Amino acid sequence: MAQIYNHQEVEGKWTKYWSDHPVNVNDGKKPKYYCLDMFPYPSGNGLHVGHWRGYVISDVWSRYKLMQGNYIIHPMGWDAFGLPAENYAIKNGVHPAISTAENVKNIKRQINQIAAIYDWDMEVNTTDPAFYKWTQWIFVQMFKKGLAYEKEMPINWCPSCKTGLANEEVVNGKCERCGAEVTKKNLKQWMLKITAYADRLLDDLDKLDWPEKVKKMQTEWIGRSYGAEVDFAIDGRDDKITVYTTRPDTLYGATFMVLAPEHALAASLATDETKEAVDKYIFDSANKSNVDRLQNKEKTGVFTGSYAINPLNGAKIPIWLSDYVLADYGTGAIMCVPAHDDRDFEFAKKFGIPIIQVIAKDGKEIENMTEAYTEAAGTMINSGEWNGMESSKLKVEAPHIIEKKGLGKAKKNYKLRDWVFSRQRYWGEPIPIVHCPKCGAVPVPEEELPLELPEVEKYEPTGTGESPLAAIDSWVNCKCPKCGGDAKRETNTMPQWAGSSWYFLRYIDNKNDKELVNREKADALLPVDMYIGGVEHAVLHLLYSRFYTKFLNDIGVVDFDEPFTKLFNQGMITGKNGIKMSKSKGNVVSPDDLVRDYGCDSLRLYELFVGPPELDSEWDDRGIDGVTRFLNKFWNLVKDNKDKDVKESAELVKVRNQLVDTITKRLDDFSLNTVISGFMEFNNKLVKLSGEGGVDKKTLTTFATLLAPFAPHIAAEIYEELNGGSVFDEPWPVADKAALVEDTKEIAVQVNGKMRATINISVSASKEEVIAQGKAAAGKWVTDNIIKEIYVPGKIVNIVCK
RNA sequence: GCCGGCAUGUCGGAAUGGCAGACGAGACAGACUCAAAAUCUGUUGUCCGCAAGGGCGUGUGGGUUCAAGUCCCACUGCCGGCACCA
Repeated sequence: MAQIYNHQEVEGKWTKYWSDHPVNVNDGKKPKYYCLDMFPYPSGNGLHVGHWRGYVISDVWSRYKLMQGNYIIHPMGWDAFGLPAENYAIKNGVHPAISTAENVKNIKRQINQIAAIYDWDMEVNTTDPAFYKWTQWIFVQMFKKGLAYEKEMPINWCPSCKTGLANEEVVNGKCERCGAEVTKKNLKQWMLKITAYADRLLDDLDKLDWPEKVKKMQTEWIGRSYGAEVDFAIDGRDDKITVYTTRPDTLYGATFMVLAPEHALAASLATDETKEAVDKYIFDSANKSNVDRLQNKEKTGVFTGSYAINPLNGAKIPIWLSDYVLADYGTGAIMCVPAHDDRDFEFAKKFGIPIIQVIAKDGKEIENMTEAYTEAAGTMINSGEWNGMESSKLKVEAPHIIEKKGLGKAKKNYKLRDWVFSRQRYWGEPIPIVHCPKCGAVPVPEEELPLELPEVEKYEPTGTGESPLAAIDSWVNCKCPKCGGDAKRETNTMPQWAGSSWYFLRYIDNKNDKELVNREKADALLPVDMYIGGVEHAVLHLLYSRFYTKFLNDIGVVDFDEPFTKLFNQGMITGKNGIKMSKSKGNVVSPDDLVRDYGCDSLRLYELFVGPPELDSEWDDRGIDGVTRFLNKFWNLVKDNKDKDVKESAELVKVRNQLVDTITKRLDDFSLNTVISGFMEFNNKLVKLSGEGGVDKKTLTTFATLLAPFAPHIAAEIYEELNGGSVFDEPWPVADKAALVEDTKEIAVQVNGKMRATINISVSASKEEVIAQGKAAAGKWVTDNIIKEIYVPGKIVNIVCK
């Protein structure tokens, strides 16, 4: 009679056993395999089934690699600085360190329910002074290398979070965290010179086994372009304006110039007649919000009254101001070739500026141009000595020609901006800098790190651009480490990304108080072989960590310059109708009840079975019954057969090897949902064989071994019952290729491409034999007038006839 | 606007160019039961047909091929990224 597998009993037994007998041990001989999860923010809401899925995927992969003979580095930690804990403190007066510790405790309990092979000895927490000592240390090293610098400029400011933001944290003009509309604010900020690494960050993407989508997003974010800076003299003045262009080949076609309203020369170019209009335009632009500028793309502009001189042909072209030119990219000024640029075309049409074509598409000028011809393909015309040249070739050569003539220089540009690194909030790493009236910015001496976050009475952000830390006089006032004179501490804190940019290096040596990481350990155990997490960090965390790793490589801390060799982005688990799970939507599914009712193994399987791991999936509790039934059936199959002493038949050998082959292939392809369906399929097959004479012990053992990474408790229990010992000491099964060779195959017979019959045929049968049998099987569908006979060995026969 | 991805039963989904719908959920019917749950068995794309059998069918329209869910072209819808970067 069918028994019911008692998950609480079995899982309880193995949880206890594994806490005393860990399955993953470093014997110093096995090759290492570092499988990393993106560490969580310890939110007060706890984990939902979506978080669970990522951790299940990484644990399945870790256990698979373990059974293939590796020592697995599979750590977990806490990205615990950040706004929610601070906002909670503001509201309830609870110190963030206290609420954070509580949240960590709860989430750790939930994570332990997954039964992953995390090594908690490696645990890190970004808010632990022993950890952020090194976050600060890295900042000091960057400061020493000139990569951390202070600058006053208009930055992105979130009026709701009351803090400055990095470019990467502004999404469609809104704050990445809270969704409030981002404004500009002039502030003195600490910046990290990530642009110094732009080329390496871009070029090294080729080395990475990452999803193309993420590589592409980073490529576009860095946004490298090649072109030239060209100097234009201002008519009647001793001054010049430099523009940046990626199309110097079209220089003869420039009919006007546009400056960003914020350009340094903008106001001075106005004449007596234009002054009023120019000043108004500059004033209005300054008051336009980000979102206005994004949404309203109708071109506006004003003529300054001044003219620039085209350095190639001496043509006088009018200088305009328009906010479609960005002040902080290139030189903030552009030459405009309306014939060959969409935006310039629109502007010229609107303001009646002449359009001169300099590239002949298909050999001739376009008549009645209705849109710009933007491709660099065709022959140069109206371009003096360049006439007749191929535009695509000239585009590449022109920067060097211009440079040789002394009219400008070849130039690369990037969309990537330096990283705004200070935050005007409490709950972050203090920036370890002292401002001395005599010595300027002086780093806190390394032996004094960590510079601990002081206690504060009020956590509220001031909103003035100062951090709450500025209110603590006893902390702010200090002595200059260099000259000993009176000085003041930097009161800004670091962004949440600071700790997460390097945490993966610390796991393997998390108690070292002398170095960030011991170099020998780093050489032996790093970098990360497989990194698993959501795609939302594509241009944030994943870009910042690459930058940090390259810097740490440059200063000799580690010997590699890319942190994550392979990246896997799991899809999101959503609620009904693809709606993101959130507390406010009330559609959050907690794993806690499911673990209690169905067991850890069932939930693990269902998390994978719900859909392809890389795609988003809608959660539906009902489906979990299917995987639970499967585990029950397998459990009963074993109970029914273990004492029968069944001899392995040819059939069983075949099925067993097919099972190993199928599961391993699908696992290697990361097709985890079809691995589970494969288990079910083979289980059904074995249940049938069980009724026909039984299933041998070796086949059952192999099944349990393959199942172990997915459903570790039940697999361990069954393995122990069949053999004694631990399933995780078992090497990963390998299919016997010889056993997979079949002597007969089922072949589909088509007539004119339509399925008409199937035949069973010996694999050694000749083409003629197969076709003859196929014809016979297809019977009436085959006419006398046969045009073609196709046979794909082992697959299909197709008879084409009239 | 530009660049990607996706589109298959009632639902989640499966198919190196070679038997579409594996596996599972749900539903329906039956067995067991006083009854229910659980479990087990069967049916379950659609149309015609009593049946045997056959027609149609992977968002839409074309194409390549002996053969297309899969490749190519055009389009529609949904999702994601970028958004005046010259």
